[in-house]
Amino acid sequence: MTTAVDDALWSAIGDPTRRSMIDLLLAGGPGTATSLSERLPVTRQAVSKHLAVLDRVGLIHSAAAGRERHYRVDEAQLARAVAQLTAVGDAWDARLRRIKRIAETIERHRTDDQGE
Amino acid sequence: MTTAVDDALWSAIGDPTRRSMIDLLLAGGPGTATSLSERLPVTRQAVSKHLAVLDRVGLIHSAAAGRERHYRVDEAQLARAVAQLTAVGDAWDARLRRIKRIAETIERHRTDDQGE
DNA sequence: CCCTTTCGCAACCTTTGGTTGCGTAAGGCT
DNA sequence: AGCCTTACGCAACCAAAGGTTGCGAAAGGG
Repeated sequence: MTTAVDDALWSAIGDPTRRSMIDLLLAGGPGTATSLSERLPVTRQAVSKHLAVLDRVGLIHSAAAGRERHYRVDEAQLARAVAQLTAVGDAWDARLRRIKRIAETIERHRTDDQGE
Repeated sequence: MTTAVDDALWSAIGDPTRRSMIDLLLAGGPGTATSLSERLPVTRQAVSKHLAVLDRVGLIHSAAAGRERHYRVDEAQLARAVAQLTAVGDAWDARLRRIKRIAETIERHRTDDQGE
């Protein structure tokens, strides 16, 4: 019932800019802070801070390459994050279905009463 | 590919306290800021602010009842939010599977080369 | 060898999640 | 009726997070 998710992962992917960054890294392969910032509505420095956050929770890894620093998604960790998204979604979905079923039951009873 | 989700909904459910609040409202039915704060590690005022946020994006609705104010989840809107969670999860999942498949293909080729 | 590029660091601003404190309206109890 | 309690809303205040600008420094390319 209670989500019991890893809050660090959640808050990492909770930010819209960070989600976009993950999208970009997944679509275009490894990239740098500069290359990502060119496709995002924020500055390189902002992207750099987000990369640091994602790195801290293990969703991405970096490697120095000359004067550039390349970042790539950690697929296993992202898979864990996706699992948590799905878990919360499924939990709420189950609750919603239960509520809807109960509501329909009550409605049916009410209709029965009116019918008699 | 790009998630294109409603950012307002996402950031509303991105906060761990707000997710817990939704959990509590789903599990226990309508509640007040005070009743929720008793089961959360934050003060009533913090809960009240979160309720305002959730109300603004339409995830909950409130009704005055004497000196209390009752909040309940808007099921349709929560269903929309769940759909967006699922959409992002599915998109990333698809990407990850593609990456994994490509990696396996490369690995197979490399092994073939070594075998000859 | 110089010029460009890419980065990291620091200062600063604004928003957001959180707190405390206080005033007020609605209910319960003699 | 009158008091005490309870639930709430508003305001001030604080810390952390997302964002910006402005630097200095190191790696590459003419």
